[in-house]
Amino acid sequence: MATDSTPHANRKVTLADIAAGCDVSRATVSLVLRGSPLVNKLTRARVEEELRRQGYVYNRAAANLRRRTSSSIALVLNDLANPFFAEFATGVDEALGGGGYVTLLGSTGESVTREQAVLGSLLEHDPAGVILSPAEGSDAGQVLRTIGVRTPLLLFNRELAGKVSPDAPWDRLMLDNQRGARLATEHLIALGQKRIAFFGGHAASSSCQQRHAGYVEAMKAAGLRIEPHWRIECAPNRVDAAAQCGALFFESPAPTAAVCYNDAVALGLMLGLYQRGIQPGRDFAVTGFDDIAEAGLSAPPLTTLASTPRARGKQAAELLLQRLREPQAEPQRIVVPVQLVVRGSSCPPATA
Amino acid sequence: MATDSTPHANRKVTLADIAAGCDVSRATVSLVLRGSPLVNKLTRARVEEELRRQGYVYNRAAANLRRRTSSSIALVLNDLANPFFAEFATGVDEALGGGGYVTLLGSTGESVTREQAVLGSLLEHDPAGVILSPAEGSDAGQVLRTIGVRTPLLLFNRELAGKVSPDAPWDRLMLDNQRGARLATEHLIALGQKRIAFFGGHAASSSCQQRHAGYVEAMKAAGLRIEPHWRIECAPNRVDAAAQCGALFFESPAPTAAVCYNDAVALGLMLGLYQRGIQPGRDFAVTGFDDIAEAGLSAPPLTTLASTPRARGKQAAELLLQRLREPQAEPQRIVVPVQLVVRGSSCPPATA
DNA sequence: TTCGGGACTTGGAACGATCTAAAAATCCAG
DNA sequence: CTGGATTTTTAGATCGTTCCAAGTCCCGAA
Repeated sequence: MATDSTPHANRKVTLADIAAGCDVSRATVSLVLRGSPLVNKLTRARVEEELRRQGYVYNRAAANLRRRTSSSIALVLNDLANPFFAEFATGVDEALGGGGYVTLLGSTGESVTREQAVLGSLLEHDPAGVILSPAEGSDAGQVLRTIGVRTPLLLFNRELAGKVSPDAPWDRLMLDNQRGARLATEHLIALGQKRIAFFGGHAASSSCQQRHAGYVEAMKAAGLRIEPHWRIECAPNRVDAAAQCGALFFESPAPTAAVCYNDAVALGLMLGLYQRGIQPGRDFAVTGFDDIAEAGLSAPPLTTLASTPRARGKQAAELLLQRLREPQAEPQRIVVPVQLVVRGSSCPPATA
Repeated sequence: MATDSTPHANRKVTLADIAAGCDVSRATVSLVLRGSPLVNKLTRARVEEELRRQGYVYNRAAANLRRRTSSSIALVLNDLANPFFAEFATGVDEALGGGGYVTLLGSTGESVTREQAVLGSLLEHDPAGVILSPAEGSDAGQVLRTIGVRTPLLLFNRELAGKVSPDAPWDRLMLDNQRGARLATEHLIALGQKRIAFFGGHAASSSCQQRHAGYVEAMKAAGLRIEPHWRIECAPNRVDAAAQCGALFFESPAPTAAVCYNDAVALGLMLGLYQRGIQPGRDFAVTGFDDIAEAGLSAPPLTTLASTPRARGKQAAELLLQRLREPQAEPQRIVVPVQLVVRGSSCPPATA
């Protein structure tokens, strides 16, 4: 007893060790592990005791290999450091964990090259599916080629560039960007704003295009002019937004309000405005997009569009799990509505 | 040619398929894949062509099984939605990716129960190591029992509760909480503050204890009194902090400044102060801890302690990879200094 | 005493890679 | 040519699990 009760310190405990330890076959131990009703109560008890005694831990990789299954999902995000995506990831992980899956994380830092590398590396671990929020400029053909057709893909937040024939063979979960930006713009117009800029984001990104389209839609519907220099591009982060702030005022007529690409940009813009002695929420109206946690805590608090990223994460995970259950179902494209949250950063024009 | 150029649509391409496809053995294909110099140039070319043609993707799980290695690291965080940890995770993932590892993500939402479940589930995937920022109240014995002694553990940010004999057999990467809080307190004292509270966090958490100790240290060194009701506990998030704000003013003498457990708490407290008509940075001084991105953007911008979470993530990953290289080295305990960042939220007492 | 059949158990072949030791092919000097 | 050295390739076992088909045991019916 003393001999085998001290398993060799440098090897993991396996089924065979347990089997040897209580004198049954590996097959029986396997049945016990999986709670099969086939095995006798006494045997089960004996095996379970031995499992505990030796401190066995299941090797899911081996099981997955044999069963040709997978118990992981790859989650690839363009910017994990952005609180919006951090919340999203939390939601995904919670839901996946509930479904018995494990999250393989990859963040691409908005680089298409890294995205390819990360996808490639994660795919070698044979995930059951992929949730991807693509980097800006990420190409449909390329992504499809590295993911292959066998692994289901759920696209979040952005479309991929480039057409795929005949129809994108993946599911999509998108925010209603256009409607959201339209709501924000209409809200500013209702406050009496007339000279409204669209600030931030890159024109190449699909979500930016959609948000810009919503802005244009609202402006046109209200019969308002749009000056070309009211469209300022910048990277979707605070730093670049603050740096680009000045560009709004190079030419006249200068805008008195801005619909921003997202909250990060809006917060950066407000910072830039302060540095110019312009007080957002009084001298200049600003709206954001996403309603990240700090949106309610900035000064002034930010008027923005709420998209409840954690719930989106949960939803994304559930959509993918559903797809795994029914691989043959029609690809879905879900557009979730966003909600306007009015706070202090939107105001009537100062000179009105 | 036409027959085998269309691999069966429903099975993954394996080494054997490639071997069959170009009439060599599996062993040879394996050598090619791993860039062995043993294989003839022509054969290599032939195999590589076939790999491309069939769209082979490497199955790292199978390889890991055979080689008894692992190419993943588990990253378990108590609160991924907190931007501090999101940044940290980004740093970890970047560094791990560089080392050829993949990140298995798990977030515990500050629940010890979930932490156990998550750790258990991730360990079944046989990670080479674990990076853990434990949930509040997480117990050393329990964690050690589920992780086992074979898998190296790197502890970040918090110590585990309960003693382990003779010495904790894991590496630790900690912030210099005590010194940080002391610096913040000394800064307030230098501004002329005398009635300084310590606000937020749970007394059970090690980081909170350390920060509180730093505060006490500075107060004592300056010969200042500490009233018991100047120690307010709350959950380390904005919402609870805002709700607990009132507790500071139930008894006199009321404090005129507060050293907060972290930035989230400080931002919440500032929100609560506003709601009471008290303007932080003018009527009441506030400091935070972490220097999360929005600390510089709040109104007033937050005086806090910078810990550069992304760099910490990188460092954590590198420490763990180092440990994998030298499993027998002495356990390390690294305490990284934090830097005081003075911004607008700290001010002299209003009545001075 | 034999037989059918439930209730359990089990040996051995998978899964997709790697490793080892040895075979096969090639080369080259004598 | 031949024999040994060198280069290249390979069969088969192996990693830790699951699956399959077949085995054992025991009990009551024929």
